[in-house]
Parts: sequence; C-alpha cells; structure tokens
Amino acid sequence: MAITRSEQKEKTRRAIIDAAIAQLGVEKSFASLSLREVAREAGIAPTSFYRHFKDMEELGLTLVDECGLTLRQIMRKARKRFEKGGSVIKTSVTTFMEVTDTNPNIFRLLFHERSGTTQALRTAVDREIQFFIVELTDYIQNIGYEKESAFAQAEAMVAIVFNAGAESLEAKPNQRSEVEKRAIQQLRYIAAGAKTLHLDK
Amino acid sequence: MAITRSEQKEKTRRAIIDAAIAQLGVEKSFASLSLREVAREAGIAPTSFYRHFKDMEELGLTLVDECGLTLRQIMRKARKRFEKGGSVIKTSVTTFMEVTDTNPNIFRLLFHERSGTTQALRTAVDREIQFFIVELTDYIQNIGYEKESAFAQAEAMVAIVFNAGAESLEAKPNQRSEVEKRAIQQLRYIAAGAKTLHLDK
DNA sequence: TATTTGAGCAAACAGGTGTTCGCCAATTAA
DNA sequence: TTAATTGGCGAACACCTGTTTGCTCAAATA
Repeated sequence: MAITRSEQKEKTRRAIIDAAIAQLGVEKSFASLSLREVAREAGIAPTSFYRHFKDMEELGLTLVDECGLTLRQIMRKARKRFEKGGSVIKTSVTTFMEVTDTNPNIFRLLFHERSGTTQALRTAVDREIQFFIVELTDYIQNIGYEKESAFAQAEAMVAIVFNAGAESLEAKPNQRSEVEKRAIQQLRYIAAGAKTLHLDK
Repeated sequence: MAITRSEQKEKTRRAIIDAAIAQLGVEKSFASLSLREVAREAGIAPTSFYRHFKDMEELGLTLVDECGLTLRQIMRKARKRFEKGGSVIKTSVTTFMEVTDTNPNIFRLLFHERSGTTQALRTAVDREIQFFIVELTDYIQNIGYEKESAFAQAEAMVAIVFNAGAESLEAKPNQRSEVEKRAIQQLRYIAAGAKTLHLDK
C-alpha cells in the first residue's frame, strides 16, 4: 500500500488549488475562471471537482486563505530581519516586494478580488488586509502614537505598499527597484509627517 | 423629420454605453460582462451591437474614456473651489468623494480594471490615472519641491485617495465621512512629511 | 423620383458553461 | 472474506456565449 486514500484526496485537492493559481495570470481574473478549465488543468474530470469543493466560490475562499498565509509569511520574515537591525520601513517594503515577486499570482488574486465580483471573496480579502493593517497599527502604537493616528498611518502605508506591489508586477524588472525606492520614500513621508503633526508640541 | 439617422445612431450608442455602466454594479466586473447582456439591457438585438463597436474591448475603452472625463471633472471642480480659499487637501478629497459617490459604477470600472483582465483596458486606465498624478505633480512642483519628490508625493496621495474612494463605495453611508476624514489626515501626513524631509535644512 | 446606404434584427451555428446521474473500482471497515 | 464507503469519470442535460449570414425598410443621396 503506497499511499492511503486520504493522502490521495489531499493530493488532488492540492492539484486543483495549484491549477487555479497557475491560471490566475495577467489575463485571467478569478471571476473569469471556469470550473472546467481548472479541472482540465488539474488533470481531473469536471465532475470530480465537486468531490473537493462545493463550487468555485468555495475554491476562491480557499485561495484567499492561501493569500493570508503568504501575508503572514511576509510579516514574519520582515520582523526577523529588522530585529537584527536596519531600517524598519526599508526592510518591510523590500520583504513585501520579494514575497510578492515570488508568488505573483497569489498577490494578483488578493489585489484583484479586493474590488472583485463576489461579496464573499471581497469580505475574505478585506479581512486579510485588515489583519495586516492591525498588526502595523499595533507596532505604531507601541512607538508612541495614539490609536487613531496609528491606524491612519498604517492604512495609508498598506495602501501605498499594495499599490507599489501591483505596479511592480506590471513593471519591467529593471524598473522594479525604482518602484520599491519610491514606496520607501512615500512611507517615510508618512512617518515623518505623523511625527511632526503629533509629537512636536 | 423628427430625428436624423445619425442622431438615432448616437442615441443607441449611448444606450449601449449606459447599459454597460448600469451593469457594472458591485457583483459584475467588466470582464464578466457579456455582449448579449449589454445588448439586452440596451434594448437591441445582440447583432446590432456590432454596428457600434467592433467588440467588447472597444466598448471597454470607450467606458474608460468616460472615466477620464469624470476625473477631469473632479479636478476642475476642486480647482474652482479652493481658488476661492480653503484647504487644498480637504477640498480635493471632498470633491473626489462627491463625484465618485455620484458615479459609483464609473469609478468601480476604473478601480477594478486597473488590475483587470485585458492589457488594452489596463493600459487605458493607467493612462488616465497617470494624467491625474501628473497634474498633481505639477501643482506640488509649483509650491517648491523637486520633481522627483513631487511625483512621489503625488503618487502616494492618489493611491490613498483611490483607496479611500473604493472603501467609501463599500461602506455604509454613515461611515463615509470617517473614511473621508481619515484620507484627509493621511494626505496631511504626506504633505507634512515631505516638508520636514525636504525643506528643513 | 429613383437609387444607394446603413441601422437593426431573426435564425442559425459551433462551442463553451455548470450540474446531475449512475456506474466503476479500489480502499477501508466489519 | 464480505460489505460499505468514496474518489473519480463518461454521458447527458439545459443554457449561455460570440459571431455570420441574409434580410428588411426607412433615411439619405443623386
């Protein structure tokens, strides 16, 4: 007995998820993804899809969860790095860009479905991004800002970093470092602005 | 002779455009919009669509142009208002929110297709947004910043305002003023940050 | 007045879609 | 060993899609 049944099941479930991610290229949004296409790419019959997901939306939610993992991975990596010293902002942006460049399609899904088609997916994506913002808000509060200001800073920073991420995905490789540099500059504006507006009394 | 032929043609062309915009609600992206659906909503036969547009993509580009007009309208309105005095930032954000609340679907198209499916649409949307950024860059340069810094500020501000616009569209009406207030605060951070980082020597 | 033009449409085609049904074969449980 | 479970599949269903063809018939032109 080489592999058990549940192992096999997990395997094709993975195949379906990977097939979906693979198809989420530049010219394919999740909404324009068909069950049959995904099944074809995963190497199974269309009907077998239902053994693993109720419908495409359930698959979509699973993909968003996958995004959540990626985002957490970014935060862990960044934290490890700047605990060893170095600029917090620069390290964070660089790490973010690194991870999104490694998983472009996962990031594309997140970015796209944020303003996407189905309510459920939008809510799920929003939850992941909010988690990201809250983490950052906590950090900013810990360095001495009030909650309201910290949240505004965090939200703005996340908006800029996501914007830069999307820009980077579409840019040619040699332009990416410029996008990254600019994003760092923009975050510094926010940090410096918050400092002068809230701490210089 | 009540109406000429070309007047009638323009009329149904308008009907097609309006039908498309009307369908671009929360649960419909342009990519998931079908020719037949649009034709149905416009009250014409599917085949008649081809008398006005080569295909759906051409219609999409036309819609993006429509967005361009809306963006320019925002700028004109805002400029008129703050020439009469008042905070530039606050006036601009308020005007932006006002116009997007009036044309939610137009804005949704812009926001969605920025990271959308077809290359042509993405390019067109990007051009409109770049135009917006360039206008703002000029303004910031005129008040004494170098080009590079001005562009970084402008890009960040546009990212934040667009983000707030999208947030506002999904938020309940009573939360919108908070979103707007926060966006204003975020832009002020950027303005203040750029000032301390570039002008205090 | 006679002719040309062109917006609009019905029918039809080929091809894609989601989903149901019943069956198989192999792993699991009794 | 026997029985139950279950992942996978082929066929078929009804429906929707984009697009072509050939036709009207009223407006524009000559």
